[in-house]
Amino acid sequence: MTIKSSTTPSDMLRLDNQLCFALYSTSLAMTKVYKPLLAELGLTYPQYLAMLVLWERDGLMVSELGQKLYLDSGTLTPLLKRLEASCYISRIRDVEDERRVYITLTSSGRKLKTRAAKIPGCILSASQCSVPELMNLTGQVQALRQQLIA
Amino acid sequence: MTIKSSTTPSDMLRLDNQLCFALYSTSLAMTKVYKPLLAELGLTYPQYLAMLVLWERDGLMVSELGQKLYLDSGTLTPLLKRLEASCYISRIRDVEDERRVYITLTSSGRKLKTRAAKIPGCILSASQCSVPELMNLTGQVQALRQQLIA
DNA sequence: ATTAATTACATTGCACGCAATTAAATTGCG
DNA sequence: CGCAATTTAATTGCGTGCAATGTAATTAAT
Repeated sequence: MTIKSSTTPSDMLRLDNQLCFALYSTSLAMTKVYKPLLAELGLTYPQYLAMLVLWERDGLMVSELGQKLYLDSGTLTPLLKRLEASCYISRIRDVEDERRVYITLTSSGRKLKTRAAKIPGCILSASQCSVPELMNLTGQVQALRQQLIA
Repeated sequence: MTIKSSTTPSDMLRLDNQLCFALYSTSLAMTKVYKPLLAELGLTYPQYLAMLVLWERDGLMVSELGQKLYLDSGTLTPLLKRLEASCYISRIRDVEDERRVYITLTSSGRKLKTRAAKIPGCILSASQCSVPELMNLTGQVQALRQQLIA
């Protein structure tokens, strides 16, 4: 039983009380659960996120991908070069506007979606949560993200 | 209005539906909010987490710090060397057991806690959430972490 | 007591994230 | 039209994360 709910400055600095650390450590823990599943597909976790976007909608510019993932070109350019080296995507510079690079799935990249289909179920199972619980938590965390970005 | 709540394989792979991405992107967004605040203290975000632990309890071994932060020596050794170079901590090898390295705050490192005291309030403000809301969310995310680690 | 196993930290190599800078192309404005 | 401002990627440099390996010290087993 908590006797007092007021929060002292010292309590505020306690690691266990910090939402930031909960998010940080849980995100890293999540990545570790994904790692062996993604290793079968030859993907890292951020590469998988990029593939998720492309499986939804192909032919995006690097900047559009960055907007969806909240990542910049400094992160994406080398990541996408690795995905290209893995033959999952093509990076094609626009002839109309040479600044733009369009990212397109290769047939190998498209096929990968089928093999990835089982992953969400594995994660769901590892989380030991119900789908409504996870959807609810996802919504709360997304709302927080939007507040932090604003 | 959602007409159908059943989840198709394709929906499962949608980025916006994924808790993992919500956690990932929100954790990164959180780090960006911290960055300018921590820059004033000469700390990176993971360094700040290490300092949070040490402000609670000084004189920990590297491995104990790692258990609290869920990080390994490959991450912590260089991070702690940088904190040592910043004169916030000392790394002292145990004479009893030469494998052990104890991490101790310097007086400069202890003093930093005072300056860090205002940070949680800034983050709270940026989150635009009530304390009970944040505590509730923290608890849910921590519970998820424990499931994923298990 | 010698060997084997374990523990604790350090090192190496790779892949992010991201700030800062650069470079090239396009747009807008006078 | 000419030129500055803007847009879009790429590059560089630094600090994580983490797997894999190395190394030294300690403990356990026989």
